[in-house]
Amino acid sequence: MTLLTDLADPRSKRSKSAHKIAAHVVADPEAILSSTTASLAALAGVSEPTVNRFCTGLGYKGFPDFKLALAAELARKQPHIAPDIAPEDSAGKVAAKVFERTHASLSNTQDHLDLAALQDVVAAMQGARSIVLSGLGASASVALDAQHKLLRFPKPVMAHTDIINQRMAVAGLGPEDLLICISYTGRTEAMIELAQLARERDCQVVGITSPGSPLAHNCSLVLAVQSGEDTDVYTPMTSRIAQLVIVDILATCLALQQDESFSEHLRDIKRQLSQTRR
Amino acid sequence: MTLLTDLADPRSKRSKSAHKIAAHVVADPEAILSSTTASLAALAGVSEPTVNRFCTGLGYKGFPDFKLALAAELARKQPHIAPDIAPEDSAGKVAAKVFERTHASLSNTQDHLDLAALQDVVAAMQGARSIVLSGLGASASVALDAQHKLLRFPKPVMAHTDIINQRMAVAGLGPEDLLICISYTGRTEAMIELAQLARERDCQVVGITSPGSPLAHNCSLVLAVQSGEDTDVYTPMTSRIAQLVIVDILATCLALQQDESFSEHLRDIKRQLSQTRR
DNA sequence: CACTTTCATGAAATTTTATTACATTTTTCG
DNA sequence: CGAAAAATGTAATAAAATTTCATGAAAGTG
Repeated sequence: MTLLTDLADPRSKRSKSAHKIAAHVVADPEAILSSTTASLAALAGVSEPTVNRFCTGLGYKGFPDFKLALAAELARKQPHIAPDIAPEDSAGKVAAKVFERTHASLSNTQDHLDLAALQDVVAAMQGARSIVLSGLGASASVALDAQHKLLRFPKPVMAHTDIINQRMAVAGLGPEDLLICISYTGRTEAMIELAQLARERDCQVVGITSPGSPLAHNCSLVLAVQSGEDTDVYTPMTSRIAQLVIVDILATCLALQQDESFSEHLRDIKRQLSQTRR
Repeated sequence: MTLLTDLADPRSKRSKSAHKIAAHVVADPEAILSSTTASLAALAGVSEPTVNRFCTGLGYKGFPDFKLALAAELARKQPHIAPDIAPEDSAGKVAAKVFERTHASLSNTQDHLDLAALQDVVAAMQGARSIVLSGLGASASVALDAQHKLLRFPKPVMAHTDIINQRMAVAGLGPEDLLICISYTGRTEAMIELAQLARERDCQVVGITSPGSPLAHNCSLVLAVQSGEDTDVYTPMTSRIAQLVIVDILATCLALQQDESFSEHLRDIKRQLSQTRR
C-alpha cells in the first residue's frame, strides 16, 4: 500500500512528465496493467523512454517490473471474495476455499464493525454487575466460548444455551446487569423474546447479530455481524467465526482496561491450569 | 488463491509439458515473476511456445499476463504477521490488531495443514459408525460447534465436554467408532488419557491439536493446529479459530461426499429451523 | 544578461521478449 | 495397425522494452 499512496503524494518532487505519468497511474491503476510503455506514454503525452525512466526511478527494473508491483498492490487492496465450493473439489481445494471464505468473512466484518458501538459495549461490560450470555444452535458454542474467555474476569459471567435456562436467568437480571444475545440470523423467535424480556426489566441488551434484524431492533447496543448471502450451506460457518472474533475483541479490550491486580489473577489461573497438564 | 492451488492440483488433466511447467511454477512462484518465457521454458525443459500455450490455456492473454496474475496471487498470500497489542491501544486499534492476528493464525494454519491427514480424517469420519467429540476448556466450545455441524449428517455424533462423560462415552466405543480429541496444547492430562483409553479399545482417534504434543502421539491421525508462541494472553484465541476452521473444512468435505438424499435431508432441517424464526 | 552546466526529454536504433506459423512428433482411439 | 487429433518444437515474426545519443529546457554563475 505504499506504491499508490506514494504516487498520489503531491509533495514528492518529481519532474513534470513524471507527474503526468503518476497522475494517470493513480487515476486508473487497473488500466495500467494491460498497457505497454507505448500506450502509457501516449496517454500521458510523454515519450516511451520517459515512462521507462519513471519506473526505474521508482526502484523497479523496468516497466514490466513496475506493473508486477502494481498488480501486487492492487491485489492486496482488493477485498477477499468468498469462492464457491464445488462438489468436485479435492480436499486440498476445499481447504483452500474454506480458508479464503473465512478471510473474506473476517474482512467483511471488520469493514462493517461499528467502533463507537464496540466502545459502548466494552464500557457496558466493564460497568455491569453481571453478564449473561445467550445463544442457541450454532451460536450456543459462541456463547460458551465467550463465557470461557470472560471467566477470567472477576465478575459473574454465565452462558446459557437452553431457552428455559435463558429465561430463568433473564428473570433475575436488573438494570445493572448485561445480557449479550448471540444470533447469526437475528430472527430466532426465542432470542428476540429473550431480548424483549430483558428490556422490560430495564436490563441492557447487547446483540451480536445481523444488523437490521428483529433481534437487533430489540437490543440497546448492536455489534453487526454481516450475514452476506444466506443461500448456501456454508455461510453460517464463516459468520460464526466473525462472531468469535468480535468476542475476542471484546475480551481483549476488557482485559486491557483492568488494573495490575488482574494480571496477577491471570497468573493464578495459569498456575491452576498447568497442574492439569503433562 | 485459486491459481496456485489449481496448478498444484494433480487431478487436473494437463499435458506432460504443462505439468512440468506447473510444477516449476508451484515450486518457486516468486522466481517466475522475474523470468521470461525463455528462462521458464529452459527450466522446465520445454520450448518457449509451450510456455505461452500453457498461459493462454489457463485463460490468460499470454505469459506477461500470467505473471501479473501470479504476482497478485502471491501478494494476497503474503504472510500476515500478528501484531502485538499494547495497553494504550484504542478500541479501534485493538479490533484491527485482533483481526490481523486472526488472519495471521489462519494463514499459518493453512500453511501447515497436512492434506493427506485431512483426507484420511475425512475418510475415517465417513466410514465411522459413530463419532464422539471431546474437548475441555476453550476446546469445549469447539467440540460443541463441531457437534452442531456434524449433526446434519445421518450418523450418531456426540460432543462431550466433561471428563466423566467423555470417559463413559469412550468406554462404549469400538473399532468402528471414531473419537476426535480437540485440545489446543495437546498436553491436557485428561485428554491424553482419554485418547489412550480409546486406542486400547482399538478405536480410531483423531487429534485436532498441537503437532508433536503428547496428545498427538496418542492419536492415530493428527490435524495440526500451529500453536505459535503460547506466551501471551491472546494466543489461545486465534488458535481456537484455527481449530474451528479445520472443523469447517472437515464438515464441508464430508458434506460434499454425501449423495443426493443428503441435500434433501438438509432441506428438511432448514424447513424445521425456519419455524423457529420470525 | 549571457554563458555554462546540469538535468530532463524524445527520436531512433537496438535488444530483449513474446507470439505466430508451420512442421514434426506423440498420443489416442477406432 | 493406422488414421485423426493433440501436443510439441523449430524457426520466423511481431511486439515490447530498453539503450544510445542528440536536443532542448531549467538552474546556477560570473
